[in-house]
Amino acid sequence: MLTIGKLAAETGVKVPTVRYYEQIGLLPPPERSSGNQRLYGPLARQRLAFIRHSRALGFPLDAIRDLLSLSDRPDLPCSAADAIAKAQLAAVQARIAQLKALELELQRMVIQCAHGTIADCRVIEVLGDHGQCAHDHHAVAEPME
Amino acid sequence: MLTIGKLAAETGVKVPTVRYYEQIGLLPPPERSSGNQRLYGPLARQRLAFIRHSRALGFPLDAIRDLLSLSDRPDLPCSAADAIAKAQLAAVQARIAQLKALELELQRMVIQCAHGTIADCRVIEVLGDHGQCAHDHHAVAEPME
DNA sequence: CTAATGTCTCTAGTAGCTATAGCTGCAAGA
DNA sequence: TCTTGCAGCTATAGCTACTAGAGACATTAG
Repeated sequence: MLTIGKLAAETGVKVPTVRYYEQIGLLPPPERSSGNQRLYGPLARQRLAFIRHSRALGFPLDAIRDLLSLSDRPDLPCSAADAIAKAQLAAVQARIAQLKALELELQRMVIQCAHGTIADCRVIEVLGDHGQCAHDHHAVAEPME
Repeated sequence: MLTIGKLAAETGVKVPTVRYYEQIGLLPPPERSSGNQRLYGPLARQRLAFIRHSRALGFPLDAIRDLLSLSDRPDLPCSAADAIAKAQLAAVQARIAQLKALELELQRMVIQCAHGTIADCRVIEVLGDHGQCAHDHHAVAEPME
């Protein structure tokens, strides 16, 4: 049996994150030691590794919840799991396309900057006037890192 | 003078978002009508358009705050603005690279899926075992849409 | 035995909004 | 003039996926 710290170290998930996953019901409440500390067995380790890897691939927690309940029923057809993965792939591809448009526009801005004063800086100018853009990259929003 | 609704319609920013920008100090508090409603002039419209476009290019609000205060001082050299834009470009490029790795891995998973049962589904299997992956795409996290 | 580290619960904070509740302002039609 | 209905107001809470902190207890190394 592993304490939460050992489990976290083995799976590469941080300790508070493990507790968070338990809180939102992604991980079942584990056994407790006599001193009320969480104790995890190999099944929990496996489940947490699954979550960790899915998160690394960008799946949102809701999708992971679905994938986990699917993996608990090995006899079902895997079309549902396939659909979730395909949706995630499509989301990733859409995001890449969008970011490439942003990249182009940012490159244009940066390249045109003449390194003079703000008054004639292309960066500031272009930001203030969307008409100078090549594409309708509008519809973005989403944090960077 | 524009009411907040007109301003929002003209710039493509939602009404609550305009109020939010004011609240966090990105937009100055505007004049008010006799009935306490916000009234915006052309300068505010321009400033909001600047914010909108910067957001569309993925700049975080903190960076936009810096860019705005730079644009208020046209005599300064534009190297600071240039640096912010370059940092944003680098962030976008890093994110694209990361997402491309995810895309590859997801494609491998989806292609290998034999459309049988969950028990022998490659999607579920690969998610449970990171050793089957080609790359260390670990270090991701970030919502998709 | 003591000190250091690990773990416990609970709360609040992050980014960038969005949604809701319950109120008032204002313009147009009957 | 009345009323209907949309637009606007404030304030608070919610969203994702965590992360950070406080203050108390458990466990372990020396």
